[in-house]
Amino acid sequence: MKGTLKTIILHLLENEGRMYGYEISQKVKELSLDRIQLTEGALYPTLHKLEAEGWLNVEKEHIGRRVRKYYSLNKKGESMATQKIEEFKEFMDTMKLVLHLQPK
Amino acid sequence: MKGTLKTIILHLLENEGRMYGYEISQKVKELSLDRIQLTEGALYPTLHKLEAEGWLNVEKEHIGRRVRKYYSLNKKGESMATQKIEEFKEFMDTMKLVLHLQPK
DNA sequence: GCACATACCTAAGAATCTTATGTATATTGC
DNA sequence: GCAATATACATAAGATTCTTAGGTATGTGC
Repeated sequence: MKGTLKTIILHLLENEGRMYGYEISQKVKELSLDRIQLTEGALYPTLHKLEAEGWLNVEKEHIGRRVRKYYSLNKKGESMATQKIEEFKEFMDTMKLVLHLQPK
Repeated sequence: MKGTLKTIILHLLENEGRMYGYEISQKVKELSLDRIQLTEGALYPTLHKLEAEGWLNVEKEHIGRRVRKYYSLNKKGESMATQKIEEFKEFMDTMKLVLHLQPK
């Protein structure tokens, strides 16, 4: 995933408002046309890290007998989402220059 | 650099024919409009790895009293260069889908 | 009831990059 | 002439991020 996992998660939360881990992995699979299969070993530690960095709110909900953890962006998280997307766009533009790819 | 260093090196060698390490770092700086500053700690180990994987030819040349190591693609390296560029394009397309970016 | 999907989690190891350091020669500015 | 900078190679410690592999448990479809 080349270091873009945080960017993806922040963007999805910005777009959807509120998501839980498993839901994020399914959404990424769907949006990427099955090309990105998020592994749990990457997903959950990253969510915990984003939370620890103070960018996410977490709410636990009981669905039947199971606990589901819903994540959403707080204010800091919102500005981080915007920033990460901008950084990624700039990264793509730079790579196009270096790899001599036509902007299409 | 998000895992794109090999791709960049292979592409530059494909494009320029023959380059040495320091020259590669300067070319990347130039093409990226100073946005990518390749560090030697990343560059040289990667060159050695590409060589060990059997994708590069190496020729040593004496410039004054110094030794310069010129790298070029062999056949395997040429097909790897093409493949890596294709993979990167697909990666960008996938990211555009996931991040809801307009193809421009 | 058994397979599969849902839903969370962690830990070991691999890969890649940054930072720091080392060595040495060549060139440029004053 | 000499000091600073540029050229040119290299390695090693540590950080980050990801893969692989394992663990636990509930819910659903046939």
